[in-house]
This record gives sequence, structure tokens and C-alpha cells, in this order.
Amino acid sequence: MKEIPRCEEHHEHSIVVDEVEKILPGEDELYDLAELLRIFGDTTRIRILYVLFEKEVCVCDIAEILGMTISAISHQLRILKTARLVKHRRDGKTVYYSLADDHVKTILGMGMEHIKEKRQ
Amino acid sequence: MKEIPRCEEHHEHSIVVDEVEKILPGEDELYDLAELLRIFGDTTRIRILYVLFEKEVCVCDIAEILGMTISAISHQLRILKTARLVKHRRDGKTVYYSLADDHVKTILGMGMEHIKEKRQ
DNA sequence: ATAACATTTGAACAAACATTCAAGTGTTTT
DNA sequence: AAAACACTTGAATGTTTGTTCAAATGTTAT
Repeated sequence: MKEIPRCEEHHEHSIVVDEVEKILPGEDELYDLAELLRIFGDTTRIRILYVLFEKEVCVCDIAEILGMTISAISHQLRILKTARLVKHRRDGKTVYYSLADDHVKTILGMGMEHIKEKRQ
Repeated sequence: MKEIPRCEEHHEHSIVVDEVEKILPGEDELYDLAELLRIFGDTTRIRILYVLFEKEVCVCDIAEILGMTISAISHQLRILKTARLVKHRRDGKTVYYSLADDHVKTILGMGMEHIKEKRQ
């Protein structure tokens, strides 16, 4: 049972609740955005993306480079693929992955900038 | 017990494992980056940030605007505060929160751009 | 001092998540 | 057709995480 708060009347609301719908993204958009950005919050996935910055790489190589099992990498690649952050192509038995676009670089770049500024 | 893979010898490694350390961020940086970006992966926190795009707001108002308890909002604000994404100042009994810098806008903006492009 | 208010904090709980293990698919080689 | 290889997938498990509830802190008014 949620207890939705109400400040005292003399404490003037800075934003009228009715106006909020203009500010906030819609429910679907909001959910998709959170789902996308959550993907960047895991060290394994970030490391995979950094490897893909360099070039197209196969699953087996990513696993070896990161010192993890092929299964673990494949699970994470599925997540990145579903979010359309990476592309893949098959060549014989081997599947090669690469970055889908440059949003990834911008987001990780901004994140890096932030942590470097805020640390001293 | 990890089974670290090795591709067949005839399957030439595209990246030499020794070179990887130049590509990947260090362990500490990587962890901090994931910890920061994970914060953007929750609809409540995104909604709080969108409200703060508009102006400085107190905890009670955020709770009312988003239709959630003060406690839930306060917990999330602590996370945003620890990551230095928001600032706060006290005025009497009331605590006002605002954005710490513009990285937030860039990251959420990139995320939004990505989901809008990839949806059709 | 006491009461009231705005916010914070800690413990508890259910839901979400990353990795492992085992079994499965698709492709090439023999 | 069978074996080998590269990868994917599903179930299981321990960990992390968001919200709730109750109690605590800090500030102002009485």
C-alpha cells in the first residue's frame, strides 16, 4: 500500500503535477531507454564492446581475450545483439561480431569523462 | 573451474591477447564505469533525472510527481548523489536536488537517439 | 522541551541478473 | 554418415538490486 506524499500547503510545489507529462518520456520509451542503458552497466559487456571498437572479432577470440567461457560471452552477445548494439555475420563455422553504430562510443566516452572528472 | 577456450591453430587470432591491455581500460576504471552506467538503467532514476532537467526540486515533490514514496525516492537520490550526478542543498527542513553537470543529458540523449533509430 | 515536518537510513524481501553446466544447433571435414 | 568444431540455448544457482516498512536524524515552530 503506497503512501503517496503531500507536502504542507505553505510549501509551494515547484512543478505542477499536471505539467509532468510534458517533461517525462512516455512509459514505453522510458522502459526501452532503461533497458538499453542497463546493458552498459556490466564490466563484461563493456569489455566486449571495447574489444569490438578495434575490429570484427569471433566469439572464441573474445572469450580467450577476456579469459572467460564461450558460453558466458555468447549469453552477453545475445543481449548486445537484441539491443542492436552489435551486428554479426557467419563465415563457415565461425560467427563474427562487430559494432552496429557509434552510439556505443559516445555513451562509453561520456561515462569515462564523467568518472575522470569526478575523481581527484 | 573455468574452461578458457583456444580456437584451432589454423584459425588465426585477429587480436593478439598481449595487445589487449592497450585496448581495454584498467580494472578500476572499468569497474567505476560500469557502476556509473548501471545507474542509468532504472526507470525511476531516469524519471528523477528528467524532472531535474527542468529545475531544482525537493524530495517530497519528486515523490509526489512520480507517485512514489519519499523513502524510495530518497534511496535512489542517494545513489545519484554518490555518483555525483546530482547536487543537493538544504533550506530549512527541505532538501533541494539539482543536476551536477551535463553528462547526464548527453548519455540519456544518446540512449534516446539509439532506441528511436532502432525502432521502426 | 516537545511536537511536527522533511528527509535519511537499515533490515527484509521479492524480482532481476551473470555465470556455470549440460545439452542443443549449424557447419565443415573426413 | 559420422565426427569435430564454433557457437547457442535452457535450467540452475548465488549475487545484486529496488522497494517497503520501521526507526532514526535534522530542522523549525510551539
